[in-house]
Amino acid sequence: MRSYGQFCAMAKALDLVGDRWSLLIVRELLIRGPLRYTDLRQGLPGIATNLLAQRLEGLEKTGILRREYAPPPIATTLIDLTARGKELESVLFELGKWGAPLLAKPGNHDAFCGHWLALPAKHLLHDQTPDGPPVTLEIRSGGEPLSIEAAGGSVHFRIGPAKNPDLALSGTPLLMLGVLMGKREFASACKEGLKYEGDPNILRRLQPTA
Amino acid sequence: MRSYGQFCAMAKALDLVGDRWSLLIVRELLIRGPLRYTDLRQGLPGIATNLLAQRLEGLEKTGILRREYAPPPIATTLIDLTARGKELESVLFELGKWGAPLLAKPGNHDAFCGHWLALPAKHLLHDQTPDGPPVTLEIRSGGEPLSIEAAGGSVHFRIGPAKNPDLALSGTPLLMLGVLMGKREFASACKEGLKYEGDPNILRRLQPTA
DNA sequence: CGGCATCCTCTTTGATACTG
DNA sequence: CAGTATCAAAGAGGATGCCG
Repeated sequence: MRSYGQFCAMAKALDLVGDRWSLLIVRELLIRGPLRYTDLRQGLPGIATNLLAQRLEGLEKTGILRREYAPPPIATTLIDLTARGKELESVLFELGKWGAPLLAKPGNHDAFCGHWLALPAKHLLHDQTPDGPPVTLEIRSGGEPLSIEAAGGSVHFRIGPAKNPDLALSGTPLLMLGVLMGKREFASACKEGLKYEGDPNILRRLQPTA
Repeated sequence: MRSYGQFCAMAKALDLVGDRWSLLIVRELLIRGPLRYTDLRQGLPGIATNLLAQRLEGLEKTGILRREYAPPPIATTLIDLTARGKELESVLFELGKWGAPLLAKPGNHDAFCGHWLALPAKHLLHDQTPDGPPVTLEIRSGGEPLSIEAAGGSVHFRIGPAKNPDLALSGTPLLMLGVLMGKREFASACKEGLKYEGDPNILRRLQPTA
């Protein structure tokens, strides 16, 4: 991208991460940590492979990410954010907060990956019952499932299935999101197609109070 | 801009404000309130007029800004953010915080407008002596001067010259920014070309404590 | 297979000129 | 003042090819 040529912090930031796909690449790396090229690509449905390569080159040059060869059994290069790149998390979080209302509509033909829920969940879910026994929640909605664990007052995430989840949810992204964030009644979500196994009450332990 | 087609709040946000110039247009409107087309353009050095017109159309359609005819003596249409558009302030602020280190270098051929300091100043400056008498600071560095007033514990801004500023600063954007934010010694800034009239001590009343 | 590079088409941008 | 019109250059998207 061409520089804006303005002595302004926001313009300078956009010089580095303002072009198409750049911030979504950062999103993927924030959520899923070090990734192989091909795995990164799967979290960015719609990107052209040449464009991804081009962006990675740019983001590496500006110190936002780094590529490093990982020895066997990985035996390939992994892409990861630098410390500076990770500082973009608050930008992405604010952007997501602002964009959240736009998810109110079904968005039927949109691509979806379960792990995209991790970033909002990380900021918005809290363990409301710190003294209770640990509970595990599994979200199945698209691509890899997402495991969420609440224990001792904090919440943790992992991409992949949980061992013995206390509750497993599956359904459309829209339903899942509404139920997780407490914006939609569990019962009404079930009527609209949400499926679950386990104890729905553990949702209340995680949902934001507001 | 083409939609990313992803069911993700960040991607949806970027669908609306992710294309070139959009966030800088929002920056201008946040800082300078309702503006005429031509005045808006002056705060966006480098934008092509057809592109500005195109962006305004898009941002109006998505409910981020609004155009309204103002009766004489203005007798033209004014462009302003909607409430939804104003909510982008936190996004821009985080972006600016992230981008701030990029202003450490002179950036010699960059364009600059004094009012661009208003947004960081609004968030970072505080009145450290709420009980003191009101003081006024005038910043002259490019385009219109910026007036900053500290009184009764809060800080206010206005584009344009101050009546009787207790301190007026002029110099390069880099020096100005460093001195304002307390990252550069006043004396050393003066050696590098910062000019002032009035009482430099009032700076300490505003500078961030960190 | 993983990690790109090439080629081609289509869209977006940038620069400038012009108009009601 | 507030744009539209025009046109060249850059960038994005899609398919495919190449090489360890």
